[in-house]
Amino acid sequence: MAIGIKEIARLAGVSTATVSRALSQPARVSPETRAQVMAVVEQHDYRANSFARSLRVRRADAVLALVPNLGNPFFSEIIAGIQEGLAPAGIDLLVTDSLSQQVRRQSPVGHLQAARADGLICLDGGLPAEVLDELAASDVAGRVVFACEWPEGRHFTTVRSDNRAGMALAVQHLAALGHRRFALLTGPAGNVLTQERRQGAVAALAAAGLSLPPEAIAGGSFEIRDGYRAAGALMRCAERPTAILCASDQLAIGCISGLSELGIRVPEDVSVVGFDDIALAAYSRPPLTTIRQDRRRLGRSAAERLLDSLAGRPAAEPLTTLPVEIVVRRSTAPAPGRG
Amino acid sequence: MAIGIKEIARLAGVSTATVSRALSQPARVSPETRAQVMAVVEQHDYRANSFARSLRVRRADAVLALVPNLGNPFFSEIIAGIQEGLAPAGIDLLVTDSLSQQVRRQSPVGHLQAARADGLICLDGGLPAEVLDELAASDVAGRVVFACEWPEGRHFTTVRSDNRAGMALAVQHLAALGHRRFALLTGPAGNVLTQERRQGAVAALAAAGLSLPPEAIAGGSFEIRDGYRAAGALMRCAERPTAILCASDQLAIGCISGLSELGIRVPEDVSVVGFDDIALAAYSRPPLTTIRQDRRRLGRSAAERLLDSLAGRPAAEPLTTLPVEIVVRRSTAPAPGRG
DNA sequence: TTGAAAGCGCTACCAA
DNA sequence: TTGGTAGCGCTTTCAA
Repeated sequence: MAIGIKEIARLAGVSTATVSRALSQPARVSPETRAQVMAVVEQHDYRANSFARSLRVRRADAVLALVPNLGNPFFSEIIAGIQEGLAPAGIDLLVTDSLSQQVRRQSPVGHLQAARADGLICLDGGLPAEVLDELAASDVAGRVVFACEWPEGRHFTTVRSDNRAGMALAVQHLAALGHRRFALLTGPAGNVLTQERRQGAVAALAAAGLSLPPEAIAGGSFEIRDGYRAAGALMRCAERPTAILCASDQLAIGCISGLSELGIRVPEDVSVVGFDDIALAAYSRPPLTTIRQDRRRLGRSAAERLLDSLAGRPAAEPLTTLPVEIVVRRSTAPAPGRG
Repeated sequence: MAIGIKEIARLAGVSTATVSRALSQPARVSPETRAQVMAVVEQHDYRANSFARSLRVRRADAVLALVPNLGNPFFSEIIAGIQEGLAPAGIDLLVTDSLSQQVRRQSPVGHLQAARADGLICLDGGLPAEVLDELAASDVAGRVVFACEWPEGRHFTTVRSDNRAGMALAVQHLAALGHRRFALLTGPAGNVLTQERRQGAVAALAAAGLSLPPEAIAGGSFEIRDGYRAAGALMRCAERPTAILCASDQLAIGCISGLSELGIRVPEDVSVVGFDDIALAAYSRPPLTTIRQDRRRLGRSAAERLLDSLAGRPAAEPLTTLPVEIVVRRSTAPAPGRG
């Protein structure tokens, strides 16, 4: 068992109160006593038991991140950002998977109720209504922020990328290259990002006097595999598209892979634009034109917002929208016949 | 503030001891009392304060995962596996970045000392010697397991993939295709995986009567970028290799990208084999032949080993080596001139 | 089967 | 500036 404060106090010849103060409010202890205490502390490598401390101060100094799927590499950069935002404040990061939580029928609110975490950063916009109701309860709502995704029709503090603007950027780039027949590879049905990005695409298309026929919409997840599968469906359209907007880089890479199996060249025959700018995007063949969203910053902002909120300084505006930019690489080219 | 055990006891008309028992040892409470207590518990959605509990039972019910770089998607699958191994036992997962830890000069042992975590799963084999010494201390060593990477010359419990066998598989596959001139793209200098995989390659090459000239070794990290850069260097070898073994899929994808810039075709001119089998490997152009290591299982095993060890049943053998397999896709082909 | 009460290790109040 | 001490919320012994 590790050494305790009583033993440190005994060895330093002071009271436990003084040891505690020497550690957390050094200014309130005379320099000599402090030195004396610190010597013993360092000698024994003493660290205050965090549970006793948390119990007393009623603070966990930990935050829980609820991730839809921990195994999905898309989230790793966001998690790194969260950690980056938390670390300076000395706050620990707990992570859990909303899939496994649901299997075990545990609410993430349990962690807050058990005082195990001070706050919650939720990367899953698709939580069941019961859970959202719990999260919206007055004593909890101030301790949760959504990042990346968010639940619709609710009013949680949220940090997100400008998904609509991103799609608009993609449409404008493609339209400028002379493309007129567009297709869209969407994410999972019901996902907010799917909706935002679709609406962004439709609006930007309309602004360019273009439209998106229903048969030119495919997808159904953000995964590579679905991009691969959808490629075939899209190419069977009566009016074959020359430009494909994808709701994720994974979809785009899968789609290009599928197109290539069909003997269709990117970007000569068809242009493809991704979304996210994952690390591999620059090195896929061809290097992917995509919409970059700063996932690390997304995580960092979410952490900072949560910390502010926990410290009693909630932001005036519950919604933070981070800018995105288009990164033009080589998966897009002038529309065929307009080279 | 959340409701406490005293209030529940009062409302249920029993003592706090009975509430506690009803919750954690239901068999030791009469059915009527239990029902009575549970009714109040559910009505108020009561959850025992985890700190008070941990303080009393001297157990955190949490484990810390120390990851070299949380933002690296390679680790996400391992983390998912850890979580998967921990969840059935109701153990929480804390994550931290060894980079940021080092910047802040905090030892991960601090979490154990502060009783904040019961154990540590370390994915970083390159920790500084001081930290390793701390981890090797008798009261700590039984609570740490290394996964994926491990520190050399130490005797920690470790779960890893069979890196040497993996490279041997790659060499055998390529040799069978008639390749005689090999190159190797290695990971970071000093990394165990770099060494194991290099040794595996050299040994398997030797067994086939082949060797690896020093100029045919390049790399220096597991990152895509370095694969891309190394492609040029490798192609400048006097004896240009026809087969490139890569220590990671990222290196392989970067390398193929670099080769393609140079007008070198994969697999017609050069065959490339990766290592890991990341999700994108199957969809890169060309689909990557690679060595699959089961990262999720790696994480799960590590979690299970740690849990066993914490429960006082340490495994007899400190080293667990998981099998790997080769996945042949289309980045490898018969050596040129042997079609 | 149940309750009273000690005490886990710490912080913060109050008094000296 | 320092020490004594109550008490954070829970579990667990001991006795009834």
